[in-house]
Amino acid sequence: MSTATEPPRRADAVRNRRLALDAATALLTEPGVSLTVEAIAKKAGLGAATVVRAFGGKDALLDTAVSRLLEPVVQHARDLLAETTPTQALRIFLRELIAFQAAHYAINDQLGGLDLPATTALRTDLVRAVEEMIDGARRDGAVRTDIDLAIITTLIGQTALAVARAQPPSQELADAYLTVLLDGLRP
Amino acid sequence: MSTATEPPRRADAVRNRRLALDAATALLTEPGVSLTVEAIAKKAGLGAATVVRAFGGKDALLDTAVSRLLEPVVQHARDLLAETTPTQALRIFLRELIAFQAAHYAINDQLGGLDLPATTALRTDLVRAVEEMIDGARRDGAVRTDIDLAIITTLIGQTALAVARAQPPSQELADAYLTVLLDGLRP
DNA sequence: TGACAACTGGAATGCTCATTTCACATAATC
DNA sequence: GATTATGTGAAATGAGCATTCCAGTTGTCA
Repeated sequence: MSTATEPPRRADAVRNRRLALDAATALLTEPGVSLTVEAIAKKAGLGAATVVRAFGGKDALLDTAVSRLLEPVVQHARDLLAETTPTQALRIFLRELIAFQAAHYAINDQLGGLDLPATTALRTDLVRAVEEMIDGARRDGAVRTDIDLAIITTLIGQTALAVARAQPPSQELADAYLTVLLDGLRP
Repeated sequence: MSTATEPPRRADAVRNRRLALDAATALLTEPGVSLTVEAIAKKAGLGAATVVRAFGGKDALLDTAVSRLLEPVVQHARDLLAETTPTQALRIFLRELIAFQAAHYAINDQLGGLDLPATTALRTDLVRAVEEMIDGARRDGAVRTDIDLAIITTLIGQTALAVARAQPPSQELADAYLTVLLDGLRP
């Protein structure tokens, strides 16, 4: 095994790690922020060096923060698939996905050039779940079959992203997107 | 009048101005470039200082470059409104808009924090033209009336942008977007 | 309580950029 | 062809940023 005997961490290091993560998460939901290490450090009440060290770099910190936010969303997608019909799951989940993106649009706005492996993996899981929903909804005759599956998931993902990009992201806009998208996806 | 008697420009300055503009325009259509002054200068075969001076700053240069690209698109929207029915104009123009965004997606990817007044003005003109199309298409019974006009234009704009953001922007994806969007917009 | 390894944060470093400077080059005008 | 205002670009400047250094602080454990 490669489980290195990790040296025990000091209590303040553990606490600061949590403070840094909380601050980064909070900033992800705030529009118009710069999402710099300095800003995260100030929000957390720490020095910039401490924030960087806590996770081994800015990328790793944000990867963790975004993953924490994304994980329950992915889990809910899986739960919906188990609990209800694919068509119903698709409808419910799309609404949730759009709301999520609208609430955390800094996720898409500020994370351009960063390397976020955990987040990428979760996104893949999410796409897979949505594909399953669409596949089932097609069998139920609720979604058109003349457009490639991968194209539809891209379309859904980009649409949710598009809502988040609008200034400001409004509920009315989100509802309109959802309506047009779902109507447009019918056979 | 405030037409200051502008001093005549030297021939090489005029030529370099054009070279800088051409280089910037060319880079706007290339995916994955950094769109730095250095990159534009290299493409133009000029020094960075010359590129900056030619338009009084990077922002002004890119504003001019993007405007040049956008202007015929806006003009075509107006022409379509004059030449054909709003419904037909909407269908034709949406296709063109999506193609344009797909071909020049650096426009949306790299111009985040810049101040581009001329481009913004053209975008407003474009939105106005699309609003007119939708308004007419509604009267023809071709577009649903249960969603606010401004919401629909935002939706269209963001959709075109969404296609451009896909990697890589494909014709298949563009067609799918157009199909779903138009079907979803029907009454 | 003392000793020491772990941790902290202000300052220094090292990048990427746009922009400015200035010694040199060159169009324009005679 | 000589003069001169205008233009050029390599190098300097400065701003914003993540990351690292290190002298000083603080948990931890005996």
